[in-house]
Amino acid sequence: MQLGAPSPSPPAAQRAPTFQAHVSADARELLGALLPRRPTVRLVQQAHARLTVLGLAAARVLPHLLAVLPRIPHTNSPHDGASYSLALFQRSSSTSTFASNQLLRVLPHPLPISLFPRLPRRNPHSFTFLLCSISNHLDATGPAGSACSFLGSHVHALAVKAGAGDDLYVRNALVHFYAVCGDVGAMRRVFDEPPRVRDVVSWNAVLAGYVRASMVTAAREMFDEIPVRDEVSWSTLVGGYVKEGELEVALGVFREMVEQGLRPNEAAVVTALSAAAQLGLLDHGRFVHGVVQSTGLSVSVNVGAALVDMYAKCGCVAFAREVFDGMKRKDVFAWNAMICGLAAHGLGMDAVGLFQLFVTEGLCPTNVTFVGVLNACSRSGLVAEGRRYFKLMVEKYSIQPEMEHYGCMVDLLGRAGLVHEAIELIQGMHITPDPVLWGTILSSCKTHGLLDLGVTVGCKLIESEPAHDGHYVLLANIYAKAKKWDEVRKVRKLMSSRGTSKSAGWSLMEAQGNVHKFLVGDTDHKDSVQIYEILDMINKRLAEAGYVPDVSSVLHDIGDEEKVHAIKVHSERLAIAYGFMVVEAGSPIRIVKNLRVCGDCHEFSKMVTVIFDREIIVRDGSRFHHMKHGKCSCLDYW
DNA sequence: CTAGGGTTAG
Repeated sequence: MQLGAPSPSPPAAQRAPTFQAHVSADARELLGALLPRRPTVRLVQQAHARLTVLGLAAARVLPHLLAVLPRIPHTNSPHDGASYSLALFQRSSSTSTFASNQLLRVLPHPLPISLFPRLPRRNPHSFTFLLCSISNHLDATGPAGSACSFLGSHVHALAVKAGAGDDLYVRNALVHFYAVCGDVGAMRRVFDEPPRVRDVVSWNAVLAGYVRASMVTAAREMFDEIPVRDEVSWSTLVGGYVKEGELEVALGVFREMVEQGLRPNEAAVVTALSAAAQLGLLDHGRFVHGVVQSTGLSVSVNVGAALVDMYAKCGCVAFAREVFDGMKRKDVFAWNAMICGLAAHGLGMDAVGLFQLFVTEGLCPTNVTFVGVLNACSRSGLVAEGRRYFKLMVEKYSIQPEMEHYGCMVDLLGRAGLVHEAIELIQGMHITPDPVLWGTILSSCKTHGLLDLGVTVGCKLIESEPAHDGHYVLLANIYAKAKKWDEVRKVRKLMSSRGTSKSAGWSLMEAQGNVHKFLVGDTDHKDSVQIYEILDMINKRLAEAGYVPDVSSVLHDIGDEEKVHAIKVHSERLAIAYGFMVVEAGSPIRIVKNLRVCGDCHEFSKMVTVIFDREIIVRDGSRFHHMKHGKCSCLDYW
């Protein structure tokens, strides 16, 4: 279509409905050609003026103008799409159902609700848009928008009264609405009510409702009943399993989807990548990446960010960087994933540098960005920078610090020996401090040998969380550092008398397409005998090189000999021994742990990297340890 | 001429 040249007017005799449809189509096409994908109000105004010059009737142009407006970024200013469309609508005094429906679609909550009663004409579309507006708001505000759930059921009643209750789209919007409310009963009633007007969207909406309600088993049952499933059905199920932490199952469903010849959509890929990232299993992540490449799915912003996150969390920070640098467009998710990834790998300077680049690109950081930056500072001992960024976050970006931000700062200050400043920070918090923060203080008391303070904090912590074994261990270590052996014994006794719970530690390894899980002293593995033989061999070689086990982190009331034994079969060492069996020399042994590395295992692993010239990469509960030539990327800070 | 379901970071 050539712009600027009005289409020739047909003779008057032909001005039947066909002509009106023709003009209408022209208005839409012209607008499409005149406007970019993300127009501004100003551009829409200019386009409007041109259409008027071309002689198109306002009543014909208006609906299409309104339809364009959702694409304008929402800014809350009087120049954003919603305000402009309302002004347009009021000025035109239009009564067309189409135009007012577009308005219901465009306007932000709660304007559609207040507009609705004044609409002279409604059709099923009107109810659909209104319900959609309510659901969106409810979804965005959570339980705080509970007034909306009342409104929604009111709209439900109105729709039924208006005879729109059997309309497929209205039904689906209602199913979605009740799903967002968390009212699975009402959701099912709408879904099951005769006449059963259903399509795959209805099924998917119910599926998503069960997922929201954390009823993934019910979701699975529904999934199995769907007559014809589409990509959304699959991706919703994958997402459901990820949400419930059933990550292996989620990846299994994704795999099944691919095996059935379906082309996974973006949502399926992103959630599957998230599952692989959370598991930390590189082979699984690579599989999903491979599916992206082989199906020709474009690496969009979302997929790119998810890939960056996956590679970083699976220990391949260099790959993550490669994907990141190759992304044409990067959103804040991508930047956050990269900054946090660098921080987790102990590359604090790179993370801070990347943050600076992020700011110079004119992007706005989020609370998560600052978690990454502060973490980076704390891991690299950048005290002045950490303080500066904490201040910047509050003062320039008006982001209220959350527990994680305080956690980073307390860690940063405590590690630098500024324990009293860290305590002042905790005492000045506007939210109730998590005991973890005091645990961090306790840990820095140990590092800096602060006996009195350590005892005060340690006793309080033990009092408030008597079942937490870490507190006893730290307190006993603090006494031990001051050579107060009587007190050490008392703490040990207290601990064993209470039988404190300790979550079982495990270590994972990927090999030949399988995942191998080890527990402490585990003999369940099919190659168990060989694993222990190798471990013996490793221990012998380490002992020859002068390695002496440090049992100070084992605090059970048992003899030293037993302690050495307990340490020798920590899950991590079993995994390393197995790594000797299955990982070819020259490739790193990759291990994923649920807990943090114990001090002695850390030393042990580092020595292994020297004596056997192997690389070991451990992802523990909070960071990565890249060990090579006897050095660790964590700089022994952990 | 309009509409409904799924999506990622600490």
